[in-house]
Amino acid sequence: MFPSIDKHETFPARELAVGKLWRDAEIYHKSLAARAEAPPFVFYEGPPTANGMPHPGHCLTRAIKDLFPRYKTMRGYRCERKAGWDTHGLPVEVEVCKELGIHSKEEIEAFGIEPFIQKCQQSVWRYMQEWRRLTERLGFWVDLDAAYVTYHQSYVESVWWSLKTLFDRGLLYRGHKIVWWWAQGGTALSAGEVGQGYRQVADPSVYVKFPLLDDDGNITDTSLLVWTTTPWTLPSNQFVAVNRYLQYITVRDEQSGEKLIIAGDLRKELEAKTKRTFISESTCSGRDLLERRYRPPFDSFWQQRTRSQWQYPDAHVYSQQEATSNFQVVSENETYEETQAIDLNRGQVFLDSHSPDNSWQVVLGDFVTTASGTGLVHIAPAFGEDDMRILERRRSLLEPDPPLINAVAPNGTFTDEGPEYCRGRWVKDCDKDIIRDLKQRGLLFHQEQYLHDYPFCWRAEQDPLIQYPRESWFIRTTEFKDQMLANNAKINWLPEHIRDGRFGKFLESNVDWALSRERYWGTPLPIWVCEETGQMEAIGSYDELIAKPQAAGMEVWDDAKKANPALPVDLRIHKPYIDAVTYESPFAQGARMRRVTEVIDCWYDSGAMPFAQWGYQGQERGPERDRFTAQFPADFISEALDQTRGWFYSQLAISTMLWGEKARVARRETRVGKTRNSELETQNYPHPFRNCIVLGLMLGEDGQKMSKSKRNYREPNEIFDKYGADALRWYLFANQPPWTSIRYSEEAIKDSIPEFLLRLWNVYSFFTIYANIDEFDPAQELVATRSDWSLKRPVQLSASELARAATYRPIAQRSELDRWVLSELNSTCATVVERMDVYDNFGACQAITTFVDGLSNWYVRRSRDRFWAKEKRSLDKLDAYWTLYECLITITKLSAPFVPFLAERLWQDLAVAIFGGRVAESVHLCEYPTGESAVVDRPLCEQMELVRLITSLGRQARNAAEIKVRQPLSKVEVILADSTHRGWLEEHAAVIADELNVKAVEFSDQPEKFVDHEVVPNFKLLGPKLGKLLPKLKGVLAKTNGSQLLAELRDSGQIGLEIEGQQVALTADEVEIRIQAKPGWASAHDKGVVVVLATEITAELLAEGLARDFIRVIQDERKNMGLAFTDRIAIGITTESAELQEAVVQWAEFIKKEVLSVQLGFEGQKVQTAIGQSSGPSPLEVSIHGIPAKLSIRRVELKENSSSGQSTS
RNA sequence: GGGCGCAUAGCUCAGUUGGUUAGAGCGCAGCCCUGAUAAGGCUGAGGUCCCAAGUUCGAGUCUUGGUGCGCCCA
Repeated sequence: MFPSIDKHETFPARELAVGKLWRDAEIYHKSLAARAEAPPFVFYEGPPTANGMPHPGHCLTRAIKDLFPRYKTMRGYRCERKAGWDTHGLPVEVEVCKELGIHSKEEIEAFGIEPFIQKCQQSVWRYMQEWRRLTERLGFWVDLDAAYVTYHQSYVESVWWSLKTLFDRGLLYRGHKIVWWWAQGGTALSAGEVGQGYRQVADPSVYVKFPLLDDDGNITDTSLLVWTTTPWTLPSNQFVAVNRYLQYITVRDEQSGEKLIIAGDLRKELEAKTKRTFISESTCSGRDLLERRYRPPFDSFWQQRTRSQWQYPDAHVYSQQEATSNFQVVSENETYEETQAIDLNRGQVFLDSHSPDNSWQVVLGDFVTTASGTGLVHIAPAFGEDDMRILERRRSLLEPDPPLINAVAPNGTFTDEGPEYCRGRWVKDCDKDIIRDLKQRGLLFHQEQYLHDYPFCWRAEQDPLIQYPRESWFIRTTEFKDQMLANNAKINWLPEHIRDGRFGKFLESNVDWALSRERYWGTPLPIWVCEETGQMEAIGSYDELIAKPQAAGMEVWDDAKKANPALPVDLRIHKPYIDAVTYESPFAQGARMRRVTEVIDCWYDSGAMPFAQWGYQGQERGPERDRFTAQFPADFISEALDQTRGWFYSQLAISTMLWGEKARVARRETRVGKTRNSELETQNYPHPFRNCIVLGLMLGEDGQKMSKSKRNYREPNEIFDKYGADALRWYLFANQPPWTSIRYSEEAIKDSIPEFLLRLWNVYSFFTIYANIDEFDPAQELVATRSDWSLKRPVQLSASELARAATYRPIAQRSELDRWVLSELNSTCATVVERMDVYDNFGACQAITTFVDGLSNWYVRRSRDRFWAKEKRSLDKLDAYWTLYECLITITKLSAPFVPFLAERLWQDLAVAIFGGRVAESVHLCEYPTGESAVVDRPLCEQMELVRLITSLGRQARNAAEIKVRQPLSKVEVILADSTHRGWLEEHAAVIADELNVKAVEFSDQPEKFVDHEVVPNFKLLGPKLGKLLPKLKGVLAKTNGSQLLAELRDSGQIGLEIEGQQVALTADEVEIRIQAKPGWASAHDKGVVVVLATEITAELLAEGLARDFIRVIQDERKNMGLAFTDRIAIGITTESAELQEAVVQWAEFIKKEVLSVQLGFEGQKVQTAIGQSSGPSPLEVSIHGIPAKLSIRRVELKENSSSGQSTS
């Protein structure tokens, strides 16, 4: 017996029980153990941070991350799922600061770095319980107990190893990063903080002349006209940028006669703005201006230009060949073009003593546009990211490096290198004086006000932020741009456009990775500096560090640990303990090596997880290496779109640098002087991940960003309690491709229950009810008939295993309905596998939904009377049971990765409950059904499709004619445009007749009576053949009598027409015959079918209709009375209508059979005496087909066989 | 300002390589069925496929431009 179903049990309650079963029986671990020898399917968990509450967006990522591993596991792969936690970084510090009520770094240091770090470490686990609960409740199978944690010593050391590797290859360097700087507070602000402080302000906008120099360094009569909104940056001017694609013109100002170079496109605008007239002198391209030298507007740096330390007699300039081999994109690249120009000018540049430092020249910048200004942009690398990037590029091309010109101190005031009247003053206050000065010296061409958004400090609203360079450590990722692009090109991105779109574009504009952070809670940058010489070493591990000569300072940790034994040992590799460790310098006698103070960007941590999760540190053998190589690269990862610049990038960048296909030695290697003969292996692209689903953003109920304060979403826990995890999962998987942004809607989640979960549950429920009544027990059928039925290995009830039961007949011998549903089942399996193999969960779900709909609304519906048949063990009935059982078992497995709880419950009830230990303990230990192509019968499916279409049209016609299905009719006429399936349909007319409640189905011999034929061209075939004649052909065909054309086609095999004087012959393939019902009939039509109802209702038909309505009324009442399906009743009826009386008498036996009535009494007004006590206090007043009647119904106890045999005679 | 994406029914969304009647679910209206049903089914109303131009015999689909929205970056 199958377990009976508790009607009041909810889906969430069932899920909780299933969750317990998984825990108790350790199913996840068993699913891995069962695949110990199987090929791996590698999954990487992108580590979330557990110091915030999980929200619905996390449900989506975690659901997708669960779906494919479950699927692949069932497909026979071993898919380990190691959890991970991202624990470092500013968000953690901010949380702790909130808790402490402090803000600034000064306050943190006053509080004490040591207790601060300890608080950070504790804060990391604040919401761990919530994360665990969500993960488990959602059914995300992941090994939380084996999670990697980014602050753990082994993880940090792994990161150190990779950084040391990069350092030794010369890929780590110190440089300047432009940050948004709060000068008054002396700290940099994060992007989020800056974003909060934008205000609209009016700033001066000035147009300044920069005189060009001739070859001898003398000022010429032509100036570059340069635009800026930050006059205070002019004293730090270093370059002027032009766009290489723009056209520039030299113009003469009619009034003053001075010559200016501006962008051609901006000439008119500038004339209007400055009310001047320009006379064109000549034009040139941006390229032609490249390397031209000019005199900057302020002198203090300019006067230093001949200082001896800035002269480099052995300067080396890269040749074109060298440059192109270093930068593989040969064409259309700024670097390439500048290299070329430098090369051409080589002699000139370096023989000219006036600009030995390579500043004050025209350079290229594609960010230069003609949207505003002059097309020539003032570049002060100290105060802009684009500007700094130009300096970096110049440095990569020229040796020695041009210095960074900066006349502003970190406190926001001018240094002594600023103009005299500015020294010591706040830069923004100097704008006016600078403008006045320029005007006096005749360099100011035009001045105006400019309204724009500018950021202010969110803590001190009066303080504008400035962009300012801070010393920072960089990874030379730009050296790997081509390799990263090549690696990226091989990744299977879903959606595809990420590869060349968002991610590809991001890679193409790659800049060196600013690695260091001047913060506290993070992986310490493992670089120790000689206090004497400034020379540096990278350290790969704690043991390596303390093994250094005369290493000291470890006692700081030891003391702390002694004082507080609860401190996790992982902290010893963090600030401040690690900073205390110093050792003897190998570079200078008696000097010490001390660690730099910075920690690193936590994105580097997460990007290192492919190896750091195993603590791999480049070992050539051993368990770490084995685990790493066995789980590299990942087959599958998935995160939301916001990770393109985050985890997706950090993983790809680190992996490419460490294991790129062509591990190119960095150009700067020799300069760093620390060449290491790298033995790193290279890996075929792509790595470290092959397939990546980029999820869309999840929005709240109102389509806006989810926000706690707006309360525009439900907490996941509420959803779980009300609808269940399966409902949420199905909603996420089945409603849209995962990369579209999803509106998280409670209603839509709720809807996934009736749409799929409940429909499947109802089919299951139907099956168990009748299987139990009929004592159909697949386990007994199998075991009883096959004594050799294997007990050695749990079986999975595949078709071939079921086939061993004596009563399981070969599919070919079963009814068409059975063959149809099994055909659909197997083709659905094939489709689902095909879709899932390309990571298309949406397509897979659609296929499953369609099948379950067909199973419920066609197979079960059409099969009901087979299950109600009197004979318990007739072949047909057993066929029906076996067929439905096989469908249920298969769909259970098929849906297991999607709705793991429901599937498990079905498996437990349909398989484990009756087979016990003979079957797999869990559905998730089963093989995934892939579909048996031999069972797929395409023609049969097409035919069934047509039957369903015809019945649908029949109902439509009934609806239009307002004749209920209950009322039998004499016949329908079916007219087919294409007679291919007619023969088959004639054989199966009974199904149609039954569905439509008609006595006969006829395939009309006189279609002309009911329909018009229309001949339409087959556009796909005729388009290429006829071209422009096609629309005319369409017109001609539409005007011609369809029946005639059809007759011609039938007789001669083709249709001959003349169009525009051309003879055209159309074959049967080249046209499509459509039919349309003629008006005046109760009919309905689709493209190729017309169904016509005979609407005449004879007395006989009417009587049957009355009887059927009578049955309906009684069935209603049975339900009202809460009777069991097998309960027998006695009925008494009172009516004055002779018509109804006659009908009931005539159809008495039929009625009794249909409603399981043992007695049907008729005694005028004295109903109750005829059948004894009635069900209700008084007879029921009813209306049967509009005729009033009174009814009494009473449940009858049967003496024997009361629980079986659901039919009476 | 730049990059990427999106725009189809009242709402949420599908829509294959371009093929001539653009679909589903929800909601609404009407009806049916009920011996699996927190049910299910049928039918209907509801569309300028954002706008414009182009390519083509043919465009929701391809191209270009525009508009609006979202995300990322500046």
